[in-house]
Amino acid sequence: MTPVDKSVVVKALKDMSAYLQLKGENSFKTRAYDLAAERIAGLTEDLQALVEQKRLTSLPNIGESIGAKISDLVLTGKMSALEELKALWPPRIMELMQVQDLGPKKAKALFELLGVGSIDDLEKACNDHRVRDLKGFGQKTEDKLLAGIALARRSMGAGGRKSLGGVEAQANALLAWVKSAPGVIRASLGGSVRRRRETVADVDIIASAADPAPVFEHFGKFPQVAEHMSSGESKASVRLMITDLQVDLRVLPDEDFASALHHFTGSKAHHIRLRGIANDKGLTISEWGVFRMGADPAVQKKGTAKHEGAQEKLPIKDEAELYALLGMQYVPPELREDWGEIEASIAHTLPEDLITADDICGNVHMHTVWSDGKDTLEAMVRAAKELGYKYVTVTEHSQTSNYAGGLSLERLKAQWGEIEQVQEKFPEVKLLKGIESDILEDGSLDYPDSVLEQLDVVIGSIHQRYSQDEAAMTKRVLNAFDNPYLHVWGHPTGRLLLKRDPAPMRMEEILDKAAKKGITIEINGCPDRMDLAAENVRKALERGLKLVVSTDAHSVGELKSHLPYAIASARRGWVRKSDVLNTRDVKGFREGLVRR
DNA sequence: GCCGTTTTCGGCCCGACTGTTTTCAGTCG
Repeated sequence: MTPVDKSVVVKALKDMSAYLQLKGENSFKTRAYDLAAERIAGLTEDLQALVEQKRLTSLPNIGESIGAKISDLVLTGKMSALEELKALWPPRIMELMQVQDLGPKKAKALFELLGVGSIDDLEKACNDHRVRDLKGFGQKTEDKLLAGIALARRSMGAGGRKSLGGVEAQANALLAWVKSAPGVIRASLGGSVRRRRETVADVDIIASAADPAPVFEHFGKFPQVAEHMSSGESKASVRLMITDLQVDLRVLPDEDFASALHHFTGSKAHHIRLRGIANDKGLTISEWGVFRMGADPAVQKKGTAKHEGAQEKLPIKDEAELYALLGMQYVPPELREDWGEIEASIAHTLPEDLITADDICGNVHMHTVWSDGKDTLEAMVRAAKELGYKYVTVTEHSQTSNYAGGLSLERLKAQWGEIEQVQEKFPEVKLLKGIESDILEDGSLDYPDSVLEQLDVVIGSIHQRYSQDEAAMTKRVLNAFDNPYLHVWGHPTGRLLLKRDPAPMRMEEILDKAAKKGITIEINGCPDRMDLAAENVRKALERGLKLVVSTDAHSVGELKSHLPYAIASARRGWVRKSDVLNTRDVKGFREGLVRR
C-alpha cells in the first residue's frame, strides 16, 4: 500500500473539526482536532513509523481517540469517522464556510431550514429572498452573503490566499499612507505579512495615535480602496482594488502599541499557547496589554481585561518585555507558529543569530541575457558591487532548457570569455563560473563531467517532467546527488506558489542522502517559489546540511528584491548565519561547496 | 477530545464588530 501522505492526514483532521462544528459540537472538542492537525503538519518524524510503532499518542494533543482515527487513515486509506460525518451532509456543504460571515451555525441553519447545500443553492436562496425571513438572518445578512459569494468565487482554487510577494508592495504603500495620517505616532505591518508567511489571506496594520478618528478617516481615503467593509472605535477594514486584498487597520493609544502589535502579529496558535502560559502565572494577555488577575478568584474569571477594574495593567514597552514578563526569550515574528519556539523560548535556547539580509556576502544563482535574464552580465555585476557583494555566481540555464535560452556547450565556453572580461572591469567582485544545470529525467546532469569539473559552482535544478510520480522523482534526485560535480540542489521542490504544487518526492530520504554526499541546499528567493519551504529547511538543518540563500535574479532589480523572500524562508526555518555558505567570504564559500 | 506537582473531572485564550436583537449570538482573527 502506498503510504498516506502527511498532508492528507492534516486535511482529514481539519475536515473532522469542520464537520463537528457543523454538527454543533462544543468548540473545545473541535479545537482538539485543529490542534492535532497542526501537530501532524509540524511533524518531522516519519508518520508511517509512528503509526506502526503505536507511538502516536506520545505526541502532544494526540490522544486515544484522535490517534485511533489517524491510524485508521494511515493503515486503511480512509478515516471511517470522517466518512460517517460527511454522509450526513450534502457533498458540497463545506463550500458555504468559504463565504465571508458564514460560519458553521448559519450554514447549519441554512441547510436545515432551506435545504441549502452549496454556494449555488445559497445564491439562489438569497436572490429569491428566502434567507431574510429566517430567524437570526435579515436583509443585510442576505446582501452580505451575496457579496461574500462573489468574493468566494473570485478567490477559490487558491484557498483565497495570495502570495507574500504579490501583496507586499501594496501593503507597504498603505503602511506609508497610514504613517502619513495626522497624529500617527507609530505604525507597523502585522499578521502573516510580518511573520513572513509565503501566502497571506489579508494585511494587518497597527498604528498608535492619541485620537484614532482622523487616522481612520485618512485610511479610508487611500486611492485604491474599493470597498469599506467595517469600522469601529479601534478597527477599520477596507478591500483594495485589483488584488481584492483586505486590509485591517487598528489604531490604539501609544501605550498599547506593543501589546497590540504583538496580538495582531499572531499566529493564533502561538498566542493560544502564550496565554495558557500567562494564565499559569496569574496573568492574562489581550491586545490591550498584560494584566495581573485580581486576588479575588470570583473576579478572576469575570469581565474583560479592558473593563475590569480589579486587574492591574502591566506596562509593556516592546514585545521583548512581554516575553520577559512570562520568563521567556524574545521570539522573532517569523518563528511565532507554535512549531517548537514556545518550548525553546522558555528554555532560552532559541537561536540568537538568525540569518539577516545583512549577513549575505555573495549573490548565488543569477541569470543574464546569455539565457533568460533581462540584463547583461556587466550590468548585473555592477549592481552586485553597488549592493556590497563580494562575489557572484554566474549560473545560466543549461542546454536542455532551450525555452529559457539554455547554453549549448559552445555558448557556455564563449560565456567564459565574457566572464573574464567583466572580471577585469570589476576586480572587487569575484565572479564564479557556474551553471544551473537541468536535472534530466533520469537524474543525470546536462553536460559531461569533463565540462562540469571546470565550473566553480554547479546548481542542479528540475525544470521539466514535473509529472513524474513520487518514486521516479525521488530516484531522479537521488541519482543527481551521485554526480560528484553537483554542488547545490536548486529550488528543490519546483513549486510555484498557488500555481504548481511541490513535485512529489520523499524529502526525508533525499535530505538523508544530501547529508551523506555533502550537497548544499538552496533556499530560492524568487517570490513565486520561496523554495525550499521552512518546514523542509528545518529538516535539512536537523541533518546538518549547509544552505545557500539565493535570489535566482533574472534582472538587476531582482538581485535586491528577491533576497528578502529567501531570508524569510530561512528565518522561518530557524536558519542561523553559520548555516549559510554565502554568508562567508569567497574562500569560505568555495570551501563549503567541496563535496565529501 | 486532551490534559494534569494546585485536578482523572473540569477546565480549555480573548476581544471587536455586525446584525438582529432589546441583551445577545455569530463570525472573525
